[in-house]
Amino acid sequence: MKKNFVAELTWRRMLHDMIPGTEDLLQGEIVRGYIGFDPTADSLGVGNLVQVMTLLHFQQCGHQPVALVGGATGMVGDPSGKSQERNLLNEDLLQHNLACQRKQLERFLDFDCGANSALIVNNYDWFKGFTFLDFIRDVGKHISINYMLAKDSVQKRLETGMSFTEFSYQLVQGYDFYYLWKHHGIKLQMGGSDQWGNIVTGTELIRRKDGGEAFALTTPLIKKADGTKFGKTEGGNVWLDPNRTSSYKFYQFWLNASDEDVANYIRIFTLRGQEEIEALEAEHAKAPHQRLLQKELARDITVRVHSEAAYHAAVEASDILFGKGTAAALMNLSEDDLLAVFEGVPQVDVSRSELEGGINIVEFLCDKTGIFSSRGEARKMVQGGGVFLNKEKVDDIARTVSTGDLMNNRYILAQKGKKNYVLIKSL
RNA sequence: GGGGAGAUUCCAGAGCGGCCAAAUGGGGCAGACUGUAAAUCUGUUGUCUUACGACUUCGGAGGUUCGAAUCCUCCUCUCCCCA
Repeated sequence: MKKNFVAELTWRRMLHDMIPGTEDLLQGEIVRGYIGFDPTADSLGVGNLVQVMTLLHFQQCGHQPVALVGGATGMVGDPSGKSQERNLLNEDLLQHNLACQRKQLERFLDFDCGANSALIVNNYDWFKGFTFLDFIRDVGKHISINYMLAKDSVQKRLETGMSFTEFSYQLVQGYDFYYLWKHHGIKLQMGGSDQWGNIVTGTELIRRKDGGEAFALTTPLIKKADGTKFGKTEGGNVWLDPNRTSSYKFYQFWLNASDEDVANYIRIFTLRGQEEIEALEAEHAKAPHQRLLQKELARDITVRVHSEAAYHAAVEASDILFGKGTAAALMNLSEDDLLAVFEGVPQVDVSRSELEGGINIVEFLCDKTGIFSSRGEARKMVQGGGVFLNKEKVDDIARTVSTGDLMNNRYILAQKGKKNYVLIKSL
């Protein structure tokens, strides 16, 4: 046996709870363990990354990770942590999402390393032929309503209401565990702490139905120090897919982690060792404004999830956008560099002829480029000093934008606040 | 099937005939301060207008009224309790 998985998770602050005996099991043999992924989107988000990392550590500790993609459970909808009934996905979309997620998982886990090669399973495979009647006879019979009702995920929804479909979810997921235990020798299910209830329904089913024993281990839900949800930005979810979240934004997401959060993140999302991380923290503490931890974290993850090249491009763009380099530095960029730097920045086209005539700044920001959704908002923002053009503050709402503002005779960099950029291209 | 409560601007939640584009809190956005952090403070948060102001909003459709988010009728939806 290589590293002690439980110990590894513990120092990484990734262990929330586990069924007694889990550690002994893991120390005694190569264990097959699984984590389920919900196919609600065609890409995993950074929130899912915690579970991906858990599987990765699991594998590195010599165990065999299994990723379950929820083709069946995705059709039902997990009520855990949700205050409202979920929308059902149609089947085509589900299939598409599953295929995309599978591809992403393949990037992280090793599917060809002998005894503990990773596996991917889809619960639709064993649910598609399972009739409702068989299900309630073979599965429902073993779990009491009282037991199901006691779950937090159900309790929280009793006031606002939930459908029978969602209520059944825990049984469906519980059966997954049973099936995998029975047919694939899987003894452990892992997941976020919000999954605890669903997971133990599984171990319970295994016990009651076959008198078997299975184990569970959960990771804490990541919360930011300010209490807000992890993995979201103003623009919505942060995805792993570069087409959904550009490398620049992805890099920025991690770079912007607060001091309080970054210590957790670097433990959870990188593979670096304990000593190395502690050394980095000591460095960071000496000069917090250098944000060494954030930079290391952002680099590590961006390189792993995207690529080395994407990382360099993101850093370069960040330096230009946030560095001391002002208007002058921007003007000196060649067209190629400019485009490379702004690859991850939203771009908008504006016709050259309109620029030649000169456009009022408010009209430009709102009607022409859509940076603001209303003129009033654009006007207020300009008056409030929150708008920059080519890194120079604009505070006159009577200002006109014209070809004279173009860099390289083609581009204008508009900026709303400190962090929101839009590159405008004249055509 | 019976009884009750309710649907308000991004959310929560006031308002119960004119003073309501609608209190308050949260969230969002921006400014100051900073380290592209946190905390704090300030501004802003329906649309159009430089502004005065105008216009469209309070589940939906009608109606009463000089005037309705507020009153009446019908409808839709949600929750709770009983069978």
